[in-house]
Amino acid sequence: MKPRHPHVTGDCLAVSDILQRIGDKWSLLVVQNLGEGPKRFNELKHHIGNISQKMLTTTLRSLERDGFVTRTVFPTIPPRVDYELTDLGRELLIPVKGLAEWAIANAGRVSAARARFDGVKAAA
Amino acid sequence: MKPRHPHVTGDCLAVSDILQRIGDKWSLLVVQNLGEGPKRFNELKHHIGNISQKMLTTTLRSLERDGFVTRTVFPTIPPRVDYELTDLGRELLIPVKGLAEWAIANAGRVSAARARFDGVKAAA
DNA sequence: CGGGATCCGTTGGGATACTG
DNA sequence: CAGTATCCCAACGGATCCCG
Repeated sequence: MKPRHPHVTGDCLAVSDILQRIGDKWSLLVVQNLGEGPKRFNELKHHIGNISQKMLTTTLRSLERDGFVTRTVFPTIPPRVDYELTDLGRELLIPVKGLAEWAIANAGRVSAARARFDGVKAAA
Repeated sequence: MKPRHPHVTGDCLAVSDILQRIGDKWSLLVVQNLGEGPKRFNELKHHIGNISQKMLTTTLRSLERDGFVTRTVFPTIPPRVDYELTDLGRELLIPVKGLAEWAIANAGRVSAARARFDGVKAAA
């Protein structure tokens, strides 16, 4: 590997990768919910509200695979499964919160820009 | 990329929205490239390398709609179009960089977790 | 040169039904 | 309760052709 400038394209592939990973429809919501503490499957499902069971399962599996959450099964009847953030997951939450605050603070500017753009298009 | 509006409660709406917006396949790469300064269409296309013309156009339109980039047309022959980050776009780059640094620093831990997870699955 | 239009394979994600 | 399996539609994204 030859050394490259630190701020050039190669590195931002990892960023793009990570963003696409957590930028899907549900991952962030799940991680954010688990930020409050360990939760059970249906607890998450009910708290998020409109997520399908399939997507919750899929999302949790992906997060588990990438080392962001742990899955703990209690072999009881009825079964009980707890999901919890790993250290990696909690660390991820930090930069994500930075983006979160930006998003909350600037949501208005974005939707204003959107409305302006759509308005101009409609006027044509 | 595409406006989705799942009816969920809380501030994470905006965050999820923003993440899905810039978490698509190309937006971040484009914004990051434009972070170096204004660029022309084919200049961007060539720098990014493997993006199709359609996706570059689509991505730029979306970024323009959301107020992250400006599009300037010079009515010459042959035509020339410059794309440039707006203030909003440059501000977005700040929290994104936080995430970027995290991603670069922890890419190894993620892929290690991935390999471990897949290894366990394969061993079963 | 920049980009619209179209075709088409691939992926995301919801609904439903079934299982241990 | 916590999934798995299946079906199916809609959105994403690449390739190609065409136009000012």
